[in-house]
Formats: sequence, structure tokens, C-alpha cells
Amino acid sequence: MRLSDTMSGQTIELEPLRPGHVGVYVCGVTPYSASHIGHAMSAIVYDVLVRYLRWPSNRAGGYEVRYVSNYTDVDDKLIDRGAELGVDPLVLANQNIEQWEREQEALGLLPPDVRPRVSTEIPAIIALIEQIIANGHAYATPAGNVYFRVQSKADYGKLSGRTIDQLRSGTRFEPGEDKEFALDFALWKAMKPGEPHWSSPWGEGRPGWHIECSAMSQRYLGDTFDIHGGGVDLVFPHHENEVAQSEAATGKPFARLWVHNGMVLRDGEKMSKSLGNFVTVEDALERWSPDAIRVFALSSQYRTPNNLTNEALDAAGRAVDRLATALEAKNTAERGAPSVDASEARARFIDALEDDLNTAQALAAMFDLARAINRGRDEGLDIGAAQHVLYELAWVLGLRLERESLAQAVDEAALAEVAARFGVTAGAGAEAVEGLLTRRAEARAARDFATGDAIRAALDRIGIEIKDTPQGAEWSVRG
RNA sequence: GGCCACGUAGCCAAGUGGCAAGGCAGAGGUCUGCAAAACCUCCAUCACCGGUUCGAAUCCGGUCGUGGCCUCCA
Repeated sequence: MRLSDTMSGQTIELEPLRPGHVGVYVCGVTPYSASHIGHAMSAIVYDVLVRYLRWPSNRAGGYEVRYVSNYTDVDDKLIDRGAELGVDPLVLANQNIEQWEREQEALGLLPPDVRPRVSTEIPAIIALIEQIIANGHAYATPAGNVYFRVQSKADYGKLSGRTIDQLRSGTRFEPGEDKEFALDFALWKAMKPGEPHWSSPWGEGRPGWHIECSAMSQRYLGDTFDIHGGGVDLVFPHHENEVAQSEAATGKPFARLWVHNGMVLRDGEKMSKSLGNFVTVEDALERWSPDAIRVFALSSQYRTPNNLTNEALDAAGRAVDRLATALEAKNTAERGAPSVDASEARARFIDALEDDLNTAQALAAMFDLARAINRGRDEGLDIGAAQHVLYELAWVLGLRLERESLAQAVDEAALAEVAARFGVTAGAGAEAVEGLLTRRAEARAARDFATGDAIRAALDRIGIEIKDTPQGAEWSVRG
């Protein structure tokens, strides 16, 4: 498949280092507070990338993928936030990671194969820093800090398209800094009172930001690996510094392909923790289904900024219903009836994802397939195989397209009350609904439409929808 | 100020040289006792100006507007 590569500025063909295998590293979150939709957006994009790479029906016949995504659980923000709350920063990080992992599961995100944390990777980080120092690209100071020597790398700035001169304007030395050069950045920070710290050749301290990703990607994917992903806001300085560090240590090329997703905007402005204009994943999941959130995230190409509005999420929810309805349609074809042909939609879906993971076009192919299924149902064609394809494509995008179960969606007591009101006393749950449908069918057969409509309205109020079809009434939980 | 994206229907959004995908909303119709769902039909000269070309939303130049990065950030 082709992917847009930030380093070269080109869309280039993925050619894995080891045929059939792809290594993917994605920068995860700094868990100092609850995750927001921007994190979900990013995670969904890479989740779909990994699902597609693994899918046996992709053009390459499916890759074996090793997917690594980290948690930066040692960081200035965590330390500050921990101090504010009076909680150990690592405990705070752990709480937020646990919440985020529950949310990831709810969003249908496949767990990465490795989820390393800074706090458990200290030896690898120290070893990497030692290597960089030995190669002359970093230096330790008397205070116990270690800095990367930016000017020792002639190609510094190559990822973000900047030069040291450009970057230098606008930066200045902070008072008390012991760097050689203003753009040099910390690989290791000497301990300050009250902060988490580990022993190192340079004294007690902790890793700087950036070095953890170099250490973890190297440890779990090797010196050179296939794809490195993250939000576009990480291009500079985080990813720029990662390349510089890693290549300074190994002398080999780092990531072969840099993939960056666009930001989620809120009211036209970047949604971020620091701006405080974010919608948390927790809040979003209360109002919208995981599928709706996914369709929202995937309805634009991943590099395009995505403006979050309630209307857009609501619309995505209705779009999901459309797909789910096609998947639920009853196959009424008679034996030997011709089948709905799904091959064109399937091919378009694959073409779209092969071309820089164009999920918007992939979704369009799915909607066209849904329409073909519905039409085929009306025309008495066999829709079974086409529905199977739709389900398969939905899996690649991580969509479940399943209604909630009756027990999840409907209050038991409310259902029992409705059943009692219309004289249905036997059974609960689905049995009660079936009883009510029978009662309604009797009423309608007697042309007592008032009772029939009252039953329908009562069920609708508690979240159960009735559709009258030529084969009788069908019910479903409202999406 | 520097670097980089983007500006397509009421809303979201694909398309990067050859009659403008898809979703939501809206209008009309079919089906239905009525609904719902579904199906059918309709709904855009692609920010503006100039240029290249037989032909431009797509390429080039300019104008205006929006966003991102340059400091922590998915």
C-alpha cells in the first residue's frame, strides 16, 4: 500500500524491511489526565492501519504486524499534576492508563502487541544515552544533566523541514541552564527533590522527553523499522529529536516511513489538554456509540484535520444505523435466486485503503454496498454473501455494527410495565417483546389500530423500534 | 515573523488534468391502515483574480480566509 511519508514529503509504497512483516511504532499518550477525542482519533487511525495491514485480503496478502505503542509515564506534566493532587506521579499515570485502556477496549481498539512504559524501560534508556555520548553526540554536565548536541548532526531538522538557524531565532537560554547550545535538548535530567528518580552513570535523575521512544522502538522493533506514527503535532520537536538520537546512536536509518495524523479541532481550534477545550473519551462514549465515534474519525482522510461538532457525531451515528440496517436485513430470497454482487464494492474498498488509507472512500464503498443489499432484498435477490462482505469490511474499519442487546439497552422494569399494561403477563425480556408483538398483531387483525399504535409507541419510548414488514412485525433495539 | 497544510452543496467530506464519491439534513414519489425502515427521483459551474492547456476543483502566480508547528501536546 501507499502511505504519505512526512520525511520525504511523498506518498510512497510500503516495502517492509523483512518481506511479509511490518513493524509499527506509534507514540502513545502522556497519561496525566483523562484521554480526549484527539487521542481516540489518533488511536483509531493506527488501529485501522494495523487491521488493514493484517487483513489477508489486502494487496500484499496480509502482513504479520508488530504494533508497539508506548506510555510516557515519566514526564514534567505528570510530576506537576501529581504534586497538585498530592499523588505519586507514577500512581497517577497508572490510574489514567487503566482508564484509557478500558476506553480503548470500548472503542474497539486492538491492543498493541507491546505497550512499554518509561518507568520500566530505564536500563534500555540509559544504555542508549551512553551510546550517544560515546559517539560524541551528547554530553553530560557537572550538574548531572545529559544533553543531545544538536549541532553534531548535520541533518538535524530533516523530518520537520527546518534548519538549526531557523529554529535558533526565537529560542533563548533559560536562566540556570547548563547547555552548550540553546537547541540542545535533555536526554537525562538530574534529580530534583520530590521527583521520581533512578540511578545512572550521571547520578540520580530521570529520562528527558523523546529518548524513551528511541529506546523502546529500538528494543522492540530494531534499529531500523518500517512505520512510525503519531499526531502531526509531534513532528517537531518530538519526532525530530527521536530521529536525531536514534541515528546518532546506531548510525543507521531510523523509521523508514513517517505517518502523521491530523488534529481534531473543536470550534475550529485544536483540541488539546493545554487549551482545555477537549471532549474526553469518557464524555463522548456517554453520548455516542463507539461505531459513531469511529465513523466520525474515519469519514475524513487521516491527515485532514477533523472538526468535532455534535452535529457531525450525530450524523455519524445515523450513518452507522444505515450500515447496521443493511446487515440486519432478512434474506427472503428463494432457493436459486441470483445473488447481490459485492465484488465491485469490495475492490473499491481495497483500492481506497491501499491509497494512503483513504477511509472516507472506503466508507463510501460500504454505503454503496449497503444500498445494493437493501435493493437486492426488495428485489428478492440472495443478499447473504453480500452481507458477509459488508461485515468483513466493517471489521477492517473496526466497526461492530451490532445493536446493543435488549438487556443493555432497555430498562427491565419499564418493559415489564409496558407488558403488564397491555395484558402480557408471560415472560420477560425478548419473550415479553414477542408477547407484545403478538398482542399487537391480534389488535391489528381486528382493525383495532389504536391499540396497535399504542403498543408501538410504548415500546418506542423505552427504546424498541417496530417495523412492519410483509413477513410480519420485526423489532430491534434503537441504535 | 519563519516553515507547512487547507478553503468543494445547508452541514460533514472524497476526488489532485477529461462529463463533481459517500454520509447527514431537505423536497417529491413507491410501499404501508398509519408509522418506521427501505427503494426511486431531485439538490454544487469546487474562496476570489489572472495564467498554462483542446480541456483545470485538480497545474502555475497572486489575493483573501482558516488551521497546524516554531513552547507541553495524539
